[in-house]
Amino acid sequence: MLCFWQMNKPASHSPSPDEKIHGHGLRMTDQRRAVYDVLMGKRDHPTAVEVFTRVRERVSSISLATVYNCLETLTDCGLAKTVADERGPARYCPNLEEHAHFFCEDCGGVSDIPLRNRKRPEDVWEFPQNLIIAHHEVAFRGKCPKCAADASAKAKASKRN
Amino acid sequence: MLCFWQMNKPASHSPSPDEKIHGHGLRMTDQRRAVYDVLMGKRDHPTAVEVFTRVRERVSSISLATVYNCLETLTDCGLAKTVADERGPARYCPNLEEHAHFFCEDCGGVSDIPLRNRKRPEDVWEFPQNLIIAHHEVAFRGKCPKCAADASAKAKASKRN
DNA sequence: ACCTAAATAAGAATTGTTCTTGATAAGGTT
DNA sequence: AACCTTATCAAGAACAATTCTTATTTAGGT
Repeated sequence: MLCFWQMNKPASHSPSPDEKIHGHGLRMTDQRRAVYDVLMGKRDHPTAVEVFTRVRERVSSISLATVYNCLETLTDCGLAKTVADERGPARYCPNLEEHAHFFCEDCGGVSDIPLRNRKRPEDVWEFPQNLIIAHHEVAFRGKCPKCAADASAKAKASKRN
Repeated sequence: MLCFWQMNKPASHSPSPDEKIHGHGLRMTDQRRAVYDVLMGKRDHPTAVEVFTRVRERVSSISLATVYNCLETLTDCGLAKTVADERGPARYCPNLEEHAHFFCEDCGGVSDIPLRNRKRPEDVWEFPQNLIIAHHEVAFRGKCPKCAADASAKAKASKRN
């Protein structure tokens, strides 16, 4: 049952995590909230195991399987995205804006790459007729600025010898 | 040692599979050739296990581990690409042109999506300075034309009842 | 034909993730 | 507040894809 103040809320209000989860007929639990807070707190791209070790500091009894379940629930409810890093462990990301990911092949770091002024896939790729596109993922690999600098410094140093 | 006719080949000639493999200091073996032929023969996007079953018809003694090794060698030598399908088994693709992949969520089919008139990532994505991009991968998910048609036919049928 | 290094087959081991089971907790109903 | 129903959880087993290990085979150069 909805309270009066909830029923009268404007439709435009952006739903809270609790509301998004309730909207899928699920409950917001301590574990789910802790996993969500961990994702939002340090916006790197942690693996399930990394989330597990961070969450355990708050909810010490949580199990890894529950972390996997919570992460799945959060992504199903549109509160996080999964980031596939080739065959390595999946990573999780609370950035809901459209963006690509950059994977540094040297340090393993992952960063978000924003989309340039609203380009659409159709502008770039040649699709056959009648294809229905539900999602898309873009991944770049190479050296992050720091590792690129390290590598070129190293190259110079070895040239001097 | 190179024969006379090989030494005199023009530098512009596009290297054969054998040459590409030799260029990496490796040997072309029966197994590697069979794996390569299987990839070229039916240009879908087979998993390692699918390649294995197809190759066994020619080289019946080959092992799955060898198929994995051959596929790795071929991709290292630029004769094939690996196609990551989320957390499912990796797939392999002999199309060396720049292209994206479309994964049908209904039938599991994979198809190549060609690039529209030479767009570059920088035109679409906003990169930080000094990033070195070595590769990139683009994946789309949704319904392929056939599954989209099936789904809409089904929807109409259920409406009639 | 021989020597050396590369490549292979077979299966064990590893990694990341999912499944199973019984216990626990949350929300709604009386 | 006690109860009931269902969702959620913890723990560890199971699983799937891939990689590693070891001994054997093979290829190419001398």
